[in-house]
Amino acid sequence: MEKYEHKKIEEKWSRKWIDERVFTPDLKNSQNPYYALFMFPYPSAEGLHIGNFYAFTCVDVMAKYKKLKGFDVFEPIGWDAFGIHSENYALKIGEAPGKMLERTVANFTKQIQAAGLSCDWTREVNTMSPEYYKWTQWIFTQLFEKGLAYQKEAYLNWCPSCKTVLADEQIEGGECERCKNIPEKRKMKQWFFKITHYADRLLDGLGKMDWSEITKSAQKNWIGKSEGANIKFKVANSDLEFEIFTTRPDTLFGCTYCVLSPEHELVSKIISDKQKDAVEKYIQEAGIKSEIERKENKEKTGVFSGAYAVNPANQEKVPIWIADYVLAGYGFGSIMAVPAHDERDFEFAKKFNLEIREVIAGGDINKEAYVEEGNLVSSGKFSGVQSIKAKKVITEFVGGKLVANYKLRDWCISRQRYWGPPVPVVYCEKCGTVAVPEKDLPVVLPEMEKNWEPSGDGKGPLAKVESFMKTVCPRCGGEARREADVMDNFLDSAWYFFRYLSPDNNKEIFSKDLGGKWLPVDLYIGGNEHAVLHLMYTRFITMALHDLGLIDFDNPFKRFRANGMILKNGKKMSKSKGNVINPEEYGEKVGYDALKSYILFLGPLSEDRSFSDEGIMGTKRWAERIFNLFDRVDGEYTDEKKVLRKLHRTIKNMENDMEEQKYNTAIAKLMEMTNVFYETSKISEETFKKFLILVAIFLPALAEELWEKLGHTKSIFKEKWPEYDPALIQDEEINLVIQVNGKIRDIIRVNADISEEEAREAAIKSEKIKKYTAEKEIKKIIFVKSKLINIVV
RNA sequence: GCCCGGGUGGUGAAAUGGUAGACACAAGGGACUUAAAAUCCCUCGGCCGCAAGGUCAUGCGAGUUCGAGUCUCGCCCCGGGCACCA
Repeated sequence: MEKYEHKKIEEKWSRKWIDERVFTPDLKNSQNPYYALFMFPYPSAEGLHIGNFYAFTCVDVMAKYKKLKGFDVFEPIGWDAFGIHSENYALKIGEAPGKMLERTVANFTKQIQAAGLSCDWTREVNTMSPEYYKWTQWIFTQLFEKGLAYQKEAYLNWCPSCKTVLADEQIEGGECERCKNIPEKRKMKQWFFKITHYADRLLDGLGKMDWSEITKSAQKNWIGKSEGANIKFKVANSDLEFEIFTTRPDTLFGCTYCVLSPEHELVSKIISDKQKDAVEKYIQEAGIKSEIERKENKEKTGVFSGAYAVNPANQEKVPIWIADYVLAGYGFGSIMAVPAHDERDFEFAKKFNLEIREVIAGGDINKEAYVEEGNLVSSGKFSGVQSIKAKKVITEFVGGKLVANYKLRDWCISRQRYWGPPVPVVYCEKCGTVAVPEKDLPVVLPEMEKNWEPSGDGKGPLAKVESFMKTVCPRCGGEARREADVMDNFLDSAWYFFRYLSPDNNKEIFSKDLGGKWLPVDLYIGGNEHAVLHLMYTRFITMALHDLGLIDFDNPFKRFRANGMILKNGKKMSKSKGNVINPEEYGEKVGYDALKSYILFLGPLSEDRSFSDEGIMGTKRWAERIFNLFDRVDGEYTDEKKVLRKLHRTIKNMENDMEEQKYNTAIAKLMEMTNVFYETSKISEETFKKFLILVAIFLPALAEELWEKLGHTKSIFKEKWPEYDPALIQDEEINLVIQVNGKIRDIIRVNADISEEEAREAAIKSEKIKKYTAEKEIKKIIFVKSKLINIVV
């Protein structure tokens, strides 16, 4: 008997598939396109991570299944090579990022090619190549022309370690997403993308999307829509006014004070001379407090401004306070405070001894705020009205406006770093800020051997390259300066799947005819840590491209699934614990076929899974068992009926499981089939061939090898998925469950097509059943065809 | 606090409202072997029982149903998202 040499087999076939372009579709002439996409990796120096490897595999098995099912499958590969992650590592090892990435991309290529995925290696993209980032910059210029890219001054997250501003989405749990340091708030003028313009579409779209619930829920929470009203308050004894947002306009009569955030522009204009010192001191202290301090110490602080506002509902004068529990960035940075019906206002009012006035009946407002809705009291002519109705009529009464507010902020895209696409604008004294026209793109990132590290002075390293900075205005031809910042790495990755279709097209961002055929992407799988980063940015960019008239859809991925995490023996992997799973190591030890099958077999796609070195031997043994079956294959043999039945059932069940991406049970069914083969001494060649096609999804190299040993010269992936014969699936005899009052009392073998009459007769005849029915009245009999019969007594 | 997931043997897990625990790991036993590894075969939720069988069992408590892991309601616990967001 020949030995199963996984390494030899896998090396042979992974090479052959690439060389013979088995998985390179003809994009133009495809009849039946299926676009299978995994999140392209950032080629880290550490090499391929098992988490990436797992997500790739989840996409890859579907790609292989669809290919066998007759689809033209496109499973592209590329490199997310620009960005802080690569740059930080280059800094650490003191090497220029471009040089370093040449090496790491080569290493990733080697690793992924060894894994036997069905990638098309002829259409690689790399975000750091000028041919690619020309179009990243082009997107910027298009958004700029549409008013969706703009500059503004704002308080931003400044990472003191990465020495750049970051988007809100890149702050995770108060830490920099990359380096885990705590960012500071800095007031800076930066470039933004107006993602808030799409807030409603991003939210409403979720309802129709076939994406993992967990991802949709994260996006929904992040967008954070709340419905309420904008209401204007006048400042007493002046012609100043300010606007507030509230979700509870029905409680307007209970407003006993107002609060402005320390950053509010009105603060300096309204403070009284008497309060001036106190207010200025407070603002200074609030400014020093870090985000973390604010979070940890939620004790309310504030100071009276000395000014009063006029409640537009009853014309009462209420004091205006300055307090940092009101955030500058949400709504107008100013609120009406209703301590009787808001927990935060209640706490503040208690501390500073402000009036608490009940305007919704219910609860004991001496103890705590009553935040439910209800019937209005002490609200003038609106007393007695229900909250829900009062919201509308009170808003109208004071000339306010019913509106929705969002937590989502605009996406800050400039980075004071080196390793990214330069923001393609020039500043001209005469013409102002001008986007670089398409014919002048890309704005090439100059090679910097030295001084490319971030300086921390708020300007990108490119500011030091005079030959880059000095340019001419594309509009008037006069002297002009370039922008020194580069763009966020998440912009590079927000559109890469468009580029895969035509990576060499230098006339268009992507070839429209191919886009019409292949987009949107059919299946996308990746980690949910990107729910409000990559995945939301991508939706936004897709919507923007839609509005530019480039595409006719605005959801980039028809189906998205968030894959679970891989744990080692139930624990999170980390380098410090030394329990990192290296795919290459297991490829060597048990083979990639066994490794891939194992991580899929561990459980449902979306759930976390615990990897163990003992467990993986299960799929290794399975592969070996299949390999060893080869000696039982006989061209002359006719299979037993039970083997044929199992085969056809397996085909059918596999189809169901694969469509629903239940990879774990699909593999289990192939294992069952394997076990049935071991109950027979011979297998017909016909049956074994069909079996190999099923197996090829999960154990591709093994299947190819045995396919070749059967005498085939073409790849098994050129074959068609076998069809099952419904007639062969039917059992002749079945187990009929007999219940009495819903409890199983007997199981008998009967003809599969037994009628209700016959079943009833057989059930009553059963000795075991007689025990339970004797001397009892049969009230009812329930019969479920070819399953059970239940006697109710 | 609000919004998503989830809770089933020693372990990872299966189960269109119809035989709970498929498949696999671990464990135990057997065959082969001088021996071991590998391989092949068998057993494997708890309790009572020699067995046949009985009985309990899918986080807890109710309910709907002839029948509930699955549906409904209320609670508990775990994971994730948001959170001084007005």
